[in-house]
Amino acid sequence: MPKPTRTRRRTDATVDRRESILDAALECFVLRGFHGTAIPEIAKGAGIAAGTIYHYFPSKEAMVNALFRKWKGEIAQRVLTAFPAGAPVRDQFRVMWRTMTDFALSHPRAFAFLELHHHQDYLDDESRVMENNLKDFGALMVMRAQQEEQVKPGSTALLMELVFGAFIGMMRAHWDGRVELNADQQAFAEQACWDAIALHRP
Amino acid sequence: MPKPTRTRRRTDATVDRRESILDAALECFVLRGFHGTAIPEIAKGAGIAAGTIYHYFPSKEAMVNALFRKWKGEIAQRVLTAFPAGAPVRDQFRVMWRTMTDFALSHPRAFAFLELHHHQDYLDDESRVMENNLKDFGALMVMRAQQEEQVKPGSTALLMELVFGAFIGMMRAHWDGRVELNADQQAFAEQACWDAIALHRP
Amino acid sequence: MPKPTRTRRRTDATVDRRESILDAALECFVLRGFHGTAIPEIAKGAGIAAGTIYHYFPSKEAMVNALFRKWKGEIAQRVLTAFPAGAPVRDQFRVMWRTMTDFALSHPRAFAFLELHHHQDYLDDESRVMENNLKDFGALMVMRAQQEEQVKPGSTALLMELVFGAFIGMMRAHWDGRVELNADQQAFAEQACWDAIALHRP
Amino acid sequence: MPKPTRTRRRTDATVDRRESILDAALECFVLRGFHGTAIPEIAKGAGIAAGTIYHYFPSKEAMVNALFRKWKGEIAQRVLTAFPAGAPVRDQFRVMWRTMTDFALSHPRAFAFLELHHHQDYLDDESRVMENNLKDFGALMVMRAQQEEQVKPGSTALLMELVFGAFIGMMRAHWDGRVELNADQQAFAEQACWDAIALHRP
DNA sequence: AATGAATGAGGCTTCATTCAT
DNA sequence: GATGAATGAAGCCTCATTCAT
Repeated sequence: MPKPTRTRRRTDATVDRRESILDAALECFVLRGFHGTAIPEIAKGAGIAAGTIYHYFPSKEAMVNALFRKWKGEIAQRVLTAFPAGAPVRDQFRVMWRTMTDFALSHPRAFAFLELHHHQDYLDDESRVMENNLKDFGALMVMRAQQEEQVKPGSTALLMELVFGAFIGMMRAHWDGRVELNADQQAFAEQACWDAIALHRP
Repeated sequence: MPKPTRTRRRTDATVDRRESILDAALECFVLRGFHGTAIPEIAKGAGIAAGTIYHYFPSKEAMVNALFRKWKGEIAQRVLTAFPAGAPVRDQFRVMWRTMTDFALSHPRAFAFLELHHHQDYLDDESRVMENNLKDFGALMVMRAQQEEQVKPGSTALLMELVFGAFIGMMRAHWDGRVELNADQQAFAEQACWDAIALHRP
Repeated sequence: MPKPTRTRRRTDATVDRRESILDAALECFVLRGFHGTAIPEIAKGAGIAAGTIYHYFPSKEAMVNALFRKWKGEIAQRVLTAFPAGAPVRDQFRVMWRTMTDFALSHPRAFAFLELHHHQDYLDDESRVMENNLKDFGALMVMRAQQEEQVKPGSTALLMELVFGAFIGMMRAHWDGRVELNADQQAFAEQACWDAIALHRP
Repeated sequence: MPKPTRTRRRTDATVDRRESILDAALECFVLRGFHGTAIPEIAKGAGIAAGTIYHYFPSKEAMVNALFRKWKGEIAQRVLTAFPAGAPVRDQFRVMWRTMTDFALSHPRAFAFLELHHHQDYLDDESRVMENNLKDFGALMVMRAQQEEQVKPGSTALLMELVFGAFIGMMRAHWDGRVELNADQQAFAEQACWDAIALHRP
């Protein structure tokens, strides 16, 4: 039984088309960046006329922001949903790492778009807010781990950024074909990053 | 014996102007990216006419490649020069980390341009080769450290990319104002990254 | 015997909708001109979908011509209906002036559209013919007045155009807020225009 | 001996080209209006590439405003220069009328552009100010004539607008081929308009 | 060598019109 | 009839590049 989709103006066909535009845009933006991508390229990728894009987005900037928010929201939601609230910190870290890895491997272009490109130029305020949601969550986890004395005392933000950076570096190397990422490698990397922040006591 | 500089003599004035163009370009590219920057903007930044740029670079693409190589070469040379060949691995790591930090802090725009932007689109083959010089060097160091059993056994490339990624993440957070980077913080981050790859024995 | 209205019957609803389209178009054309007005704007003003307009008019040009003819016909009909055929010329002039003033004041947008805009671009032949109906009638009146030696001998057309132009100038100044138009002012202007053409004898 | 033209950046060639653009634009705007004219049409008329226009005007709107001010200023200057300050009012009126007629006949397109089109849409504030300069001057003349009891008492603005409107009506009829304008006709029309506002005493 | 006006292709966006629903 | 999504030509404007001075 199909659920009575949405308000009205967004029929299934409308949503599908909108998504296909976002997909095509993602493909282009990852390859050539926002400024390097022409609207007709995206339209061709989505199999529609250039003008049609403007039925779904008022401008190229609005489109890139919608794309950014779509995927930034998606990844944040996955991490938050998967997070094992009551589990030991070490497990929380592992789950979070795995969730992000799973996402990045199953949506490589989305991840590349989100994390490998500089967006300062065209993101609006709402998007900028989302930018930091995930990091804020990660910082919270690190901070609690510090309180439990399982993670080094010191700048929470710095530790979190190191781990996040390492994760992105790993993924970038993967896309570029410089490192494989089988299950062992993933676990190995995860452990290394934990070691980076873990409090090592005698 | 230094070879007699290229096909044609380059006067000091010529070199200076060329550099001022590259500086202006750097400024623009960091802010708006390659595709988002117009040649006249760069010319204005350099205090010259737009047409003059074409006396120094045959095209916008050639210019961005020259810029990329200039700074990628600069950072590589610094790291190589500073590298303490005979010192213990732990010291080598520290020196390398510090050298890169010093560079990134004293040339923030150059570092941002090199590491925070996606260049796939316009880099030529020669630039692409340079892209990996530093990482190759880092990988070599890690490999030797593995042989000395001071760094975890496993994928050398992966370990190196994690450290590099963490470094970039730290720097990005610094530019964005999310973390401070005083001497203590720098040392703290360096130690954390060493812990990530170090072989912890009982 | 009136012919049985065109090829197809027009229901009241059809006529109403057609009128509401013309009203909305009038509003837009006065503000931004024909070329400056988009069909969807008119549709929105009429509270219908853009495509619907094409059930009533085959094209934007056809619509603007219909609009022009509607109002040009309306004003002509009023003047002709009100015209006191047997009255003295001075009275005829006064009635005609008043009729036009009444129309212009009660349908300001229609008058502005008709007389304050340049239509050369898009009017078809049929509309162009109507353009001059009123002036021809005015010219006829002036000519008879000349025959009665109450109006200066000389170019009938020129006298008529002067009066018409003065009338339009007065109205334009009124729309623009530069002159008030109470009953006294209207009478004052009418007298001035009569003086312009009247034959003043010693 | 050529005078040392202008500041610098406006060389003779530059000025000429700018003028040729304005001339071409005038031609187009008179025929099809501002919104009905495409930049490439103007460029073709001026014999240059479309992009070149943007070296002389930052936008189409800026261009139409420059055009408006150029001609509005020209006509105002002519009228003011020709005005016989100490002469009898009747002569002042005649001179002003003739000056405007001469201008309108020798620059028909400029006059048509200025007075036969609706500009509300795209004129900026500075242009709007110029719009009324000439009328203000005319109103002043009328007011003094009223003080001398040679022109009817009553709304100065209204009288002036009637005359101005009559003048425009005459010119429009001339362009449209409905009235000739030889010297006799011009004098005839001028006298008629004077009669419109003159105070007729027994 | 330096300039900056000129070019014209190409970018983003609008819009009259069509057509499947 | 009514709708409004879709189209694609065309509009305004930008910009890498050239070239006469």
